[in-house]
Amino acid sequence: MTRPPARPRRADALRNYERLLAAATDAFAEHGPQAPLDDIARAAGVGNATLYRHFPTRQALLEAVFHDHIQRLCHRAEELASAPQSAAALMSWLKDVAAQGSAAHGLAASLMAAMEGPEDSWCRKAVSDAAAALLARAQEAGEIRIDVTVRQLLKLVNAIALATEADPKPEEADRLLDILLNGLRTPSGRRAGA
Amino acid sequence: MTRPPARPRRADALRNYERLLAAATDAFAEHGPQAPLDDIARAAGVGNATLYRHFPTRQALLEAVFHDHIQRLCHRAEELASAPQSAAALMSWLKDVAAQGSAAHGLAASLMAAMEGPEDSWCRKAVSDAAAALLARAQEAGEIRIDVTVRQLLKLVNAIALATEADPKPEEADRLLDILLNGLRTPSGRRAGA
DNA sequence: ACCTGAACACCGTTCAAGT
DNA sequence: ACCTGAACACCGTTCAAGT
Repeated sequence: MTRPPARPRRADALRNYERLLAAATDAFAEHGPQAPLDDIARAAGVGNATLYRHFPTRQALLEAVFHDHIQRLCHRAEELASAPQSAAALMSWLKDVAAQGSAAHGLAASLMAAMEGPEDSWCRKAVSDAAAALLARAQEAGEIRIDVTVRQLLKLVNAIALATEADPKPEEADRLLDILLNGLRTPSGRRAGA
Repeated sequence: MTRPPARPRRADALRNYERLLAAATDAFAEHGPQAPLDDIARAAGVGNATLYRHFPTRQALLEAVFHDHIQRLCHRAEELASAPQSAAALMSWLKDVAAQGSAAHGLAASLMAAMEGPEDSWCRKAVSDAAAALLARAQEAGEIRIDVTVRQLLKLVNAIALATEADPKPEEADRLLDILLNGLRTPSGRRAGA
């Protein structure tokens, strides 16, 4: 499995790594996921080739920047896995994903890319597994349509996050997500809380 | 209102314009909406600056290439405006949009960009108006949730088209769209055909 | 091992010169 | 008016030289 980026052991390399990550975090937050890599290297006070050494692709840098973010989402999914109402738990988690996705510039694009990319990406696997557990439970309880796959679900949520990323109103994303969630329910399970 | 690109009157200019359009159509179909503009100019047997003269931005070129496509969708909306079942008519049209969007590489991205862009873009106005008529009728009939806006609707459809553009299976897009459409219905209108 | 600046390649945009 | 190739700017990627 494609592992998350290994942190260097040598002191100076580790220092550069951390600086790059901090600079990239700022750059992505301010200029979106397509911020120039050269600018990030310069802001970190590091040669541009050093950036490329640590993070071979832009996607690798994005995943590193959002690593904690993604871990938090996965952790949240584990908590919700034992929540009493399975459908409500899934909905709640999806709202989290969408909210984070449209708040943190680049996260949604990053997740979408991971979902399209190689199946052995740690990022894709982590998020897929987290979502799969919640989805399966809600489907077994008969509350969510059985004909929905994890892949489709995550694609839809990320698509919404992407579509509303630029939007000034956060409630807009909520509205779109509500429509999606409403569509996911089985007719009989429709009355349960959102 | 931002007009669709005016065709040149002079013979040689018109010839170049047509060649560029044909080359761009091919290039977008083969390499997606980000095909290099230089390649398009070269394939058209024209200087790169000539391309830029006729189409100041990539978006302008994309909208020109998809002009007929978009017109056809709008025309289809007009036909459906008098169909007996208002909700079914809307659904049918949305399926058209999604199908075209995921089939013609760049259309979905183009429409999404238009939806984010200036309100006076002819492309945005044409598609918005077409969708608005169908949506309003279905909402007045009480079949579609009243709290959905044209903008949201088109964003969602385009988001789905974008999310499934790379996908080899067209039925995947249909499934996602079904979920969306299901979510759009009012509870009482749910039993009407898809 | 790791770092660096410079070189290279690519592509979009602009411009001076031509018809 | 319109066209053209070349120049320019930008950015990602690679490399030869340094520690």
